[in-house]
Amino acid sequence: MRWSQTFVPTLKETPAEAEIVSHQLLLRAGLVRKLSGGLYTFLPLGLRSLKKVEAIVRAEMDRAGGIEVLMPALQPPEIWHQSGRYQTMVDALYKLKDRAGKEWVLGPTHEEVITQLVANEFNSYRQFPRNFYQIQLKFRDEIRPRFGLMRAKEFIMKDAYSFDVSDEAAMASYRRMYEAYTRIFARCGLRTFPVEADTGVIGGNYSHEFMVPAETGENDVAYCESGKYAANVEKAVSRGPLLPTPVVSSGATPEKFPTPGVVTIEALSKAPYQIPAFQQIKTLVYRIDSGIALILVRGDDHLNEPKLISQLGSNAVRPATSEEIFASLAAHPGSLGAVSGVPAAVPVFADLALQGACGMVTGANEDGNHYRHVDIARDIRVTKWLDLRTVQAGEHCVETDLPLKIRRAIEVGHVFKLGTKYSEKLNATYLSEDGQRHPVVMGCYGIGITRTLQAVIEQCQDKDGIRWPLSVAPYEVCLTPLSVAPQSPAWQLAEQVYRDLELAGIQVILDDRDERPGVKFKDSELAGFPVRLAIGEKSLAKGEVELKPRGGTLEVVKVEDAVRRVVEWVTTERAKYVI
RNA sequence: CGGGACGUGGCUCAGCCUGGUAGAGCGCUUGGUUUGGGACCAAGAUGUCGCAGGUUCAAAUCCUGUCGUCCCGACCA
Repeated sequence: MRWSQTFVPTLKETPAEAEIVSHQLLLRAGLVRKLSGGLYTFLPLGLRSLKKVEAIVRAEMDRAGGIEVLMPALQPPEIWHQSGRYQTMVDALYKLKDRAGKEWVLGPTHEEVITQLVANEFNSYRQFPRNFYQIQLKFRDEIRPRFGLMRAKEFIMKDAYSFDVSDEAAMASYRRMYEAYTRIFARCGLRTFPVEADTGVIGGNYSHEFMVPAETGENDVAYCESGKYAANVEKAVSRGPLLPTPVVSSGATPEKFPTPGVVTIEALSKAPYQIPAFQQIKTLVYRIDSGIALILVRGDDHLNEPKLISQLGSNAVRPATSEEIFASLAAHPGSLGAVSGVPAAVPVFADLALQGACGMVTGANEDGNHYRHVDIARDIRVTKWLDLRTVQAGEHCVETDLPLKIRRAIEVGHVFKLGTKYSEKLNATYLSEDGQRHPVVMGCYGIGITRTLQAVIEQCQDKDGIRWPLSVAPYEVCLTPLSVAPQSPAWQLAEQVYRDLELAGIQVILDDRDERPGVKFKDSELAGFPVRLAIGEKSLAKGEVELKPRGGTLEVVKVEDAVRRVVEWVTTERAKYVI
């Protein structure tokens, strides 16, 4: 491709709208342009990289036994009602009406569609296992689209769904996808690590996320340096808080004391009260399926909402409003507690770290008052003990006892073992050998294609621009003649080299613009082509050209060796991404 | 949805506080000089200052509303 024949609108300055480096580079290197918040047009270079990521994903999915299909983006809401997710995913669903007034939804994901297909087309155990996948646009009504392609209203996703006749077979499918994912990201030149994950509204009981370590990520991951444990903090566990919960009772009974104006754990921990946070019980009020519930965690802990949701098996979980709280406890946030004044119908869920806690301080369910000398076993009616706390950095790993670290990461892939949640609801069943009907056991596997593309940029860049891994670079080689005058030796050689490289199957972009060398060099570095071959009059006079790998050292090459050397360089580099 | 910031030429931004005929750099056009790291000189074009109301003799500037963009938060009771 000739630079002048495509469209590469590079930007010298950083657009004000982009905060993180990968978003800035997407715009500066002329890969995408924004239509509106969370909606982007892919320009030629961006599209080429996108297609390369897709091709890698497709190749590995096919290799892992996937069958490619393409499902509708527009879907009837009925199947969403059937699966029950019309309720649980309402916030993320884009809905629209046709001229007859009938409602439709834009698919945020395709479990319902594929499960219905399997329900209709498959009947016998002989027809499994199957793994269907597609690369499709997804639509999600994001609360706040941000960071360019990272969290967008519309994005491209590879989603795959496995169907098996047994749990063991489903597990094998899951492992096959897990391995495929490892290969996919490696081939994209991305360093990722898998972590145990919460399953969220997708459902299921076993799940890993593939994470790209990055400060700009939207996930926190707890991990052990041994490599033996890593989990999303939404799911992570540890040996418990570093400061042990006091468990020796003084024998004293709960005593009310005035705390006017004190509504935070922090205020109680300061003068004149001086009650350390770990000796306090934090009382939270949630609205769950069955009504109001009290949640107790230690004062220095944070409730982990995903843990709460997954353990209650509750769909609609949210913090209670101030009014709801007052209606059921007759006190306002800041003075809440579970010692007294809790209606019998209100369940109390307490975090395991509070088991046996003694001498604790908690709200009295009376504004401006707290209790001290609270022994939880004696003084609080706990309905159920659950793991509800969020792991904190430094706590000990359950596998190795080493201190856990926490870092930010970008989620680029997610594999789930779904079980029979969808197959039961949408009637995807099969007849087994003994003539019995069983629900199909499912798994689902997603990769954010557009997000992966941006994650590559986030991970592969320097002060000059993008440093594409060869496997996903828009072009492998940037051919840079420093003169484009038709009769100049540099230009004539460039034309020749260009033809030869294309014939050799190298993806090359010829910078045929009549620009000064500085402009061409800067643009080629910004756009991040893996290697540049510069042809200038000065070195040409010595019979030489210059090979400059992006981020590497310059190599002087004899004119007659130029094509061979570039082919060799690219071939060597390509081999690094073959797995 | 709550909080904050910002909307001025294609891009980055100044001007707003203290109202008085809209600016700079980059980019663009033309001509010339340059030609190995985002050139230089000269001449030019490009704005209903996001939009709608209001205050005022006069609004980019003050007020109200609205739309858009970005950031933070949305468990810390």
